Amino acid sequence: MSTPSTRIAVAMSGGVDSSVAAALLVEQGYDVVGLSMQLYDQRQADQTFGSCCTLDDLYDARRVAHAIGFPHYILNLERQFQETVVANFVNEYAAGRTPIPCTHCNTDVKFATLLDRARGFGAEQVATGHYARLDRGDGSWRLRRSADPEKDQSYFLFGLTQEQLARARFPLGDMCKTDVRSHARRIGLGVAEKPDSQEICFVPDGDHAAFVARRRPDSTESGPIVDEQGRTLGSHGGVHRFTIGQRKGLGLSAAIPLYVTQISMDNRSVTVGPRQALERSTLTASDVNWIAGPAPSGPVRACVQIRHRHTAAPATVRPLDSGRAEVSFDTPQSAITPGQAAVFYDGDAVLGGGWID
RNA sequence: UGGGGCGUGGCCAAGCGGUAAGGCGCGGGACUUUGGCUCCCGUAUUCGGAGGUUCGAAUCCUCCCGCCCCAA
Repeated sequence: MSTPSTRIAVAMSGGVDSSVAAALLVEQGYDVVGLSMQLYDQRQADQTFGSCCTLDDLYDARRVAHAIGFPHYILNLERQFQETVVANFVNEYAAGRTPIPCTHCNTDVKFATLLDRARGFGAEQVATGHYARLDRGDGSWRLRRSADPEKDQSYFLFGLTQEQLARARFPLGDMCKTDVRSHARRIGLGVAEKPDSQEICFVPDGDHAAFVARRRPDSTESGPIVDEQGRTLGSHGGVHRFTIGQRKGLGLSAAIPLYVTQISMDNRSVTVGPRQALERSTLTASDVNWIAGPAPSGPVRACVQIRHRHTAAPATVRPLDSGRAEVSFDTPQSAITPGQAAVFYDGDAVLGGGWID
């Protein structure tokens, strides 16, 4: 176990959360080292950068470190970020699925490469500004929801392994966002009022379709928009522009709102239908990570969350072969989307999760 | 050139004498460490055109233009 004076690395994005996380650890007596990730080639036009880890954000992180008084280093993780997060993002959309870059960033960059690099700075542990809690269960680490239900980010962390959890720290897990901001104000951090990050950090203007099209021109191949009866209602400019449950941007006018109910790569068709047509009771997930230990031998009851900001719904989770699982909800859920994560909870503890097929 | 019906914003569509509903779409905002959803706000000084009746017309009358259907 770590004790004060232990060296710990803090992943600093330049925002309030990670800044306060670092401040809290310093206050607790830890030997803090701030690490920021450079994820894009900063020499290119500034317009191409998004809302996280920009040059300004790196400077903000540096300022906080100086103000509080601990060393701060910038790590170039551009290649890893491109190869894992960005590549996955683009390929998923091109395949008609809807990715969650944040989860991959956590599991493939922050708690992978960054964690390894931290060792080079003499730190065995990495803390982040995530709103989630971690505690030592009986023989394993338990990932739990944050005390602030509004800010909980455990959904994005379901992919972490026991090894990663053992070296992770989430100093903000017991705090509310308002507490974090007021703490930042109290100690005079310049980032106290900085807006929360939102949208995909590496997509400049939120136009992810254009971002995907630029890297995968093949994704813009057209296809038909059909209704539930198979009638063609129009055509579209690429499956990467759609996700299940989408209403806006179909370019169709109808008596009732129409939603994307299915995306088929066979003929690149996008099926639309009324809202009720989005309801499904079952899903299967792949690459399931049973975070607390081995997969259960049989069906387990759990509350399953199928997207960020979705209220986890009661279900039965049945482990299948090859790291897959089947989820049967007690009541139908709307817009179960391939590529999103299905995360299983037992109360506020994460049991595991996988990627929706 | 016999009969009937219809023309309202990008689309669909209410209104049938009292001063332009609503839905879709679109734009903006809120929400949000993913996308989507959701919510809020906005979106026709004007009803195919020209006259006329009326205190007042998209609504009544006349003519014209354009569509559609049935019969030839």
